Amino acid sequence: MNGSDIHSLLRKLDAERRFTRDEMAALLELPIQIATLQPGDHIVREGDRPTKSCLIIEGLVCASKTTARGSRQIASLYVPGDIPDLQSLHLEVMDISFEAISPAKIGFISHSALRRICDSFPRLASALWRTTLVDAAIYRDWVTNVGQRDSDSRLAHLFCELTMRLDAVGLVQEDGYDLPLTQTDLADALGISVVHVNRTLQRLRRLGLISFKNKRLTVLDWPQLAEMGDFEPSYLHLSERV
Amino acid sequence: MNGSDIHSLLRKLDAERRFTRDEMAALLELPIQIATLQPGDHIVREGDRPTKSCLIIEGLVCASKTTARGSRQIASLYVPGDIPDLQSLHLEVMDISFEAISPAKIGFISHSALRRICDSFPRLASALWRTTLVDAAIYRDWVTNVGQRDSDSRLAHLFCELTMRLDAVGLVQEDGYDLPLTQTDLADALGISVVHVNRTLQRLRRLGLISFKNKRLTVLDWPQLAEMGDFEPSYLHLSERV
DNA sequence: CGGAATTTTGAGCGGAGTCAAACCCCGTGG
DNA sequence: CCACGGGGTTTGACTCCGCTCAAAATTCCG
Repeated sequence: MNGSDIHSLLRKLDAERRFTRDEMAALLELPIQIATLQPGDHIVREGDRPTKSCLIIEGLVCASKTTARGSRQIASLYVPGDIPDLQSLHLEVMDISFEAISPAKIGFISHSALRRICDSFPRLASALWRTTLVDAAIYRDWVTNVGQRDSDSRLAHLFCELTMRLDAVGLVQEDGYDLPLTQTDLADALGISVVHVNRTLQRLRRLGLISFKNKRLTVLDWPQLAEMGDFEPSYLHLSERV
Repeated sequence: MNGSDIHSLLRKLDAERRFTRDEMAALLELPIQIATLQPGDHIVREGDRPTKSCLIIEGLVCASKTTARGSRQIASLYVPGDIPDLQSLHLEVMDISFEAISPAKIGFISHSALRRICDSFPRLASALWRTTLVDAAIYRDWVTNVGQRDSDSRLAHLFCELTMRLDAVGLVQEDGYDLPLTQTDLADALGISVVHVNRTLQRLRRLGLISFKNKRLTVLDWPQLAEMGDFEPSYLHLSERV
């Protein structure tokens, strides 16, 4: 694994604790197998028994479930630096699918290699465990978002979350950032219909909170957007070190 | 920690891997501090920085979040044998509250003791990590439940989940089981109003799928209930050993 | 027995869904 | 270079699930 691919992962894992030289070396020596994906390509599907996990290097990935009626719910989105399916390290069969939302570049790391560094370096194991706990905190937050808020608030909340997470890995510029989500994707993430996503977007635009055009989002009024989305970012556990 | 308190925890952790004598001993020697709770009592609140986690010995506990508008979303329910707030072992500040739904008996275990056994026994660490991943799978499932299903299906799904989880720890009898949830609790778990929970319950009763009276639930027609709830239990990761 | 919590019922409203069509953008190929 | 096609976005009209606001009925419990 080369330094640039792993850069955002390191940033994330290392945020809390400072790793030793050996720990760093072990991470950098992880064998990693790069793949590129197109939108809709699956990384793993419900029912699979994967033998590797993947690190997102570029692009957006989602965790999705399909109901009997055929509708899709996106349970979470993953950004570069995330390891979305680390759970498969300890849970044999997948209960959810992971698929690329945008063109993506990912790196597969075998479970055996991950187990090896977890056994040798308990602090790395803890750091990886921690990332899965942050993922869980995000799922919980999504339950609240989908369960309690009206559509305006829901969409605002999601935009706030993505802005903070992408900002944390340096992917937000002054004038906005690329957010390669279709309105259908948003609908599946928010549990509302596409038609309603469209109308909700128009409302947020009319209020001057955001602009969202050509898959590029600009937050025009962060305080208002956070207010509307009832956004309280502690669940992202981004900088507990202070 | 005595054998009976820890019984259901052991069952859960040990389901996958068979522990060694030393590992067992380490678990049984964990210092544990018993507490009893009344409905509504908080174990920890959003913003807290706990120094211990808790094992549920008896009763029901929920993870809940309160929105700015004051509404409460329950993100998950926990049954005896669960360690709901194990996340605090690695995430310093709580992003969610845990509170007793029914009278409950819980056992606190200090983080330092947990860290000690995780460092000494990597397989115990993995087993604990695994339980947090199952919790995460349940959160994800709840996102889907709240996001995609209508109220009948949602309630049916929740009843199916609770039936399986309680059955897994031996708390389901032939003629039903105690499920100490008020309709308000159900409303907060499902993201629908109390009034609507009431009407939904009546519909499920009228269809002969369940009876629910005096906080006791009987599943009268499991196949139909599972069908209506679009229930596919793999996400509970209950018996992967087979 | 009395008060509080919980469950149930009724009436009316509105947010969000569905269905359908139009529009737009963009890449492809004739 | 333009016609074609397909995915994505937008609009309109109508419907309905689930919400709110009350109030009544019932159960729980000290």
